[in-house]
Amino acid sequence: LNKQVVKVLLPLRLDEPFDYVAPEVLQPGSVVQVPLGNRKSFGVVWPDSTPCNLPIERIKPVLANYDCPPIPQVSLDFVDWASEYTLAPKGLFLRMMIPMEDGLHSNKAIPLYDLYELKGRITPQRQQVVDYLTEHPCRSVEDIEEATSVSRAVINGMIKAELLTIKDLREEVSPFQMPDVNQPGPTLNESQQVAADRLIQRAKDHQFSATLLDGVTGSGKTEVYYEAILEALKQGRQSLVMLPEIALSTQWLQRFEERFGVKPAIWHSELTSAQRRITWRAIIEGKAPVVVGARSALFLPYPKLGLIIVDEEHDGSYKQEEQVIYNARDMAVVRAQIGKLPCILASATPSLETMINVQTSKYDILHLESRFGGATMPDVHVVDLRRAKSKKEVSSQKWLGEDLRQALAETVERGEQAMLFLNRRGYAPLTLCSDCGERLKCVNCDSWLVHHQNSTKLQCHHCGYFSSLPNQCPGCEEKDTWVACGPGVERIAEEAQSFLPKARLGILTSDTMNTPKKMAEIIGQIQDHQLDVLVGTQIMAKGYHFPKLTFVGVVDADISLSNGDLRAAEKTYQLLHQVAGRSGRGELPGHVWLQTYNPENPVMQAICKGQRDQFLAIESEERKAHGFPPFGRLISIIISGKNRYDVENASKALARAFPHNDSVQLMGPSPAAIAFLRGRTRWRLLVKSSRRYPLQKFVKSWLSRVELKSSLRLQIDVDPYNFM
DNA sequence: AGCACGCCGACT
DNA sequence: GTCGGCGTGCTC
Repeated sequence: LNKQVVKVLLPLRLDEPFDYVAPEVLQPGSVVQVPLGNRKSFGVVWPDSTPCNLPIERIKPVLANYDCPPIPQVSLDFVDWASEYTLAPKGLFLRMMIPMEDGLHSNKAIPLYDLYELKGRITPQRQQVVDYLTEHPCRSVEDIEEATSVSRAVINGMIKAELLTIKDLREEVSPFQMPDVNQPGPTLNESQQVAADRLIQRAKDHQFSATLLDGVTGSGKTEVYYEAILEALKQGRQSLVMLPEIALSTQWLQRFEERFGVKPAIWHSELTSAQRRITWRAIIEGKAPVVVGARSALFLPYPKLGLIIVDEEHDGSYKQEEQVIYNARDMAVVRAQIGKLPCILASATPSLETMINVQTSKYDILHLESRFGGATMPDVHVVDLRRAKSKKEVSSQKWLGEDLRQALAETVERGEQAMLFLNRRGYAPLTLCSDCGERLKCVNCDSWLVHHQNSTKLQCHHCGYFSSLPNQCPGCEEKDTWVACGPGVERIAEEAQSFLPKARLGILTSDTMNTPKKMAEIIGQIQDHQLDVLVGTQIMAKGYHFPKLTFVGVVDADISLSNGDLRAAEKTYQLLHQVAGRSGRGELPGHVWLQTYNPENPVMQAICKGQRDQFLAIESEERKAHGFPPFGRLISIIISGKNRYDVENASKALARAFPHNDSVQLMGPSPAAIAFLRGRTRWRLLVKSSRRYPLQKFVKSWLSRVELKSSLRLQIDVDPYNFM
């Protein structure tokens, strides 16, 4: 009877751990292998005292204990907290903490090869390997690959042909080295030094704190938080730097390496399984001193985390919208609270949430005043498209007004680089039949198909659907009647090329930069000045530094203002500020041209006068008046299914079951903003309460009272950010 | 997540 | 007749 029933949380859509029997007492956090159906899974021994009410014969045994340090208690607490807050199952958070299919077993032994027999044809490549191994016996494939100019295929071929043989095995060692903490950094200016000193103190404290590091692009935020990282390292603790996915660029990493002399551990969704295994292992063993990652890096099991930095904290990509819906920026603050450590939020355009937390003294604030290295902020010119002159210019299939065109041409002539920004992929947002007005719609979604690659392909921007443009209109059966309406980046590039025939143009969107390789290639081209004019979307707005880029033209500054989102103004401000910040980052002054039909809108005013705080104050009053976040709380519930009647009925049934409560307001049900997506009908209910009300608890108990058809899916989004 | 089970259409 | 598509439910 020395057998023990333990609770094991599995990386599945499950909120409760399963029961298993173990031959001995297992510490909470132990990573174990357990049987699951007819296969095996890993799981984590969970601290849970609920008695086991399963018949004993159904309880299976724990199979093995992985050779891996236990998941730290703070991480277990973090999963529990995150699951309760987001109403997503604990098991899914566990999967983010241990995101591996296999590779949990102890470190892989790396085979070391040596010459075995010289036979067959010794090609020049093979000779290189032979020469290398004669000089340096007993090397890994990776070593050989690095030291010779020979590819992996040659080495593998030699192993297969038994020219090489395994001589020995080497333990895999953590590739992440400790930086030299005494390496002197750049000289900081006064406001940077003040901020750095404060952050260093925070890193010494071993207590929770949240600090907003507020400074414009180029004010040296990175250099300042590097100082805090160094202090955490001196304390023997790990640092986590979170960046928006897109900002995890070679540029950022180069800068890090220049300052610290070593590479940080990197975590993002596109790591290979081997990179993932090595990095994960280094992290849980405390051998990765600095981890730089996208939002998913937050849930990794850091045993001695001492600092979290959320760079570009306002960035929308911190909000994960799939499977588990959470905001990594908010969760980072909670992780810091649970782990009793400082969290630094950095931004030039802080979110309203963060600013309100500063105003109510929940967060500390540090300002970085002047621009680093002497570069000045760009001038902003607002082009009023309502003015008769401009209006005429931008009508009839042209979107670049005279002022903007002229300034653009002058920039290119001076040998500087320019960027045209338009947040619309493709050639034209709308394509219709000039005879009958027919538009082409996606078969899976409630959205129009967008023309791509200069009129040869139609693409749905919500699902992956694409087709070619039929030469006959399916409505009136006329031929060659399609007309493109409005501009996309491809069309703007066409227009720019028409009056700048010699300029070298590049289109920079997620279509043309869809792999890290292509991305690096294009970034390189810009840096080497092989491109004069960049026409791009959002993807170009972030994180890059191009010294010769002095001109930014915003083709349509109004796009995101009008999409009915409660954060439309805030997001527009942040986006425009960021785009504007791409210009004039080197020695040369920058110029920004904003084309708008709303020049008097607070967003445009704030951008051109640099009045961020005034804008936030107006925005804050607006939200407060409506009880919207951050002054109230929202939870969005989306019901989706293939049968539209089932979806509609279920939404109404949920609304009928809504418990009357003075503190909570129900909005909806109504068809969601995208009422049909990937073949599923979608309805939405929105629940609103005051800031302090425990809304998750309320929603949980409400939903538990309604039996839903299992073919329907329920998506609960706590603190929704997008309203699609 | 996987995997089994079960229900429908279309094929040797 | 069965092969196999996917939608649904279960895993201690």
